[in-house]
Parts: sequence; C-alpha cells; structure tokens
Amino acid sequence: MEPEEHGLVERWRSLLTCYNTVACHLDRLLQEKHGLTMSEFETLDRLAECHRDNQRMQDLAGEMYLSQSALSRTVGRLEKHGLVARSLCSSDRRGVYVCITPEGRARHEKARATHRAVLAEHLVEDLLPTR
Amino acid sequence: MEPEEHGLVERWRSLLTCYNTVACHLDRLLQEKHGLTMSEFETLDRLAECHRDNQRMQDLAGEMYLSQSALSRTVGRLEKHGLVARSLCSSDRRGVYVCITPEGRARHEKARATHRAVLAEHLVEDLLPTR
DNA sequence: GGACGATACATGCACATGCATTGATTGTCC
DNA sequence: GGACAATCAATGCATGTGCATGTATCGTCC
Repeated sequence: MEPEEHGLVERWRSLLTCYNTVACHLDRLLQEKHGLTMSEFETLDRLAECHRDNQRMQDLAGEMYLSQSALSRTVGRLEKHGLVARSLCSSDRRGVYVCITPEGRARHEKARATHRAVLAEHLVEDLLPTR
Repeated sequence: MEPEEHGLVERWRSLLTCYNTVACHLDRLLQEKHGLTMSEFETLDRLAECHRDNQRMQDLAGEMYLSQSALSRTVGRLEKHGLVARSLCSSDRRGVYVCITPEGRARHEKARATHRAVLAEHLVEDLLPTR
C-alpha cells in the first residue's frame, strides 16, 4: 500500500470512529433526555437559527446532510409532535414552508445543552489534517 | 452562543457533512460495482490486513466502529456470500473466529480500488482542527 | 462441584434511511 | 392554449442498525 494511500485510509478510519462515537452518544442522550433523534435535533437546530419563518424544505435539505426523503420524514415526525409546522408556499405551490413552533423552540432550547455537552466531551479526538 | 461553543458546532457540522458525503458515495459505488455494503467492505478490509486466520469477533468489533450486533450481522451476510468463514474458537467456546476466504480476498482486492478512489476524491474537505 | 454473575455471540423487534416512484405544480416551447 | 420536461415533496419498499434479550460458556467463590 502506497504511503499516501495509507494516510488517506487512516484519515477515513479516524473520521469513521469519531463520527460514530459522537453520533452514538448524541442519539442515545437526546433520545433519552428529550425524545429527539439526532436528525430531529439537527433539523430543529437549523430552524431555530433561521429567523425567517418561511424556510423551505429544499433549502433546509441543502444546508444539511439529510437526503430529501429523510428530511421529509424527519419534518413529518417533528410536526406530529407539534415541534414544527408546515404550511403551503404561496409563490410556488409545489413547495412547503417549515417553521419551528414555540413548543419546538422550548424543546430545542433544553436539548441544546445536552447536544453541546456531548460535543464538548466526545468531539475531541484529533482528526488528522487533510494533508 | 459562546464563540468556543460555536466553533464546536461548526466542527461537528463539517464532520457530519464530510462523513455523509464520503459514506454515501462509498455505499453507492461499492454496492453498484462490487455488491458490498460499506460495513461489509470495512470488515473485509480489516480481515485482509490481519495475517492470522483466527481473528475473533470481539477483537474485530474493537478495532472498528461497528456495534456488536451490527458486526454479527455483517459477518453473517459476508459468510452467506462465501467471503468469510466462521469457525468455533477452541480455547473459548463462546467465541467465534472469522477469517477471509480466497473468494473474499479477491472481492476485496477489486473493491479496494473503488474504495481508495472515492476517498481520494471526496475526503478532501478541510476538517477544522481540534482546537 | 454447585451456584452465580460476567462475557461472547445471535436474534426479535422497532425504526430511520436510501432508492425509486408518484402526484402535483411550474415553466417553456411550439 | 396545449404538450412536455423539470422540479418539489411525499411515500412504498427493502435494508441496515441499535436496543434489549436469549442462549451458551466461562470464571470465581463458597
């Protein structure tokens, strides 16, 4: 195995390990303490940041790692629990606006502490630099 | 949001994006060209490196990101396709030895090129350093 | 040596995801 | 204006995963 290739694989493995460690802890703690999936939290996190209340699905998907179908279902779940609201987009009726509800904002506020704590604790492994 | 906390979140998001980009491409290409899951490939990759033929499940799980149950099923799938073989561990009859078969080695050899190419192409985003 | 907690692996179940497709709406080209 | 490709979002289906549990074996303490 060439040295350069080896470094690449090393970086990938460390990325895998780091990601899984953090994601696993996040998923478990967020679920346990706040009844949220990691994807649900990340979605809320984006919606809480956005101060317009007319975020569109595709824009949301664009700035996240979630696929279109995953986002659709995640928002569906959040809506079912009253944490976000969907509304029709008037300018383009194929589109859907999503916005966070007061209840969603409250839930997010609480969960954020957990989220940040997990990051602080587990996002510490040194990722090998790109080159 | 405190600046330090912000950096943490930024790093996490970039990790998420990077991981998902690479994982998504890997999964798709490995499946399409070699009929392998990412987890299956990573498992083969470890087994191909190990030059003893008596790798134990728990050791394998230890050096990977896979959970115990995920590994059990991944190895199950690999075995079903004849790419690895399980055998009983004589010293501790609770344990199971896993080793790669010649067929598995051949498959891994081919798939490795795809794997390395995807890494080279997509594992290039600069991950923000730890501190 | 018998009992009991710990460990190794497999598996039932619930669930989140990706892919492919569908249904609805838009924009364009004639 | 009508036809048609493109786009947006939702959904059926298959699948991989985690959690909890089950089964077998090990090690220890009495």
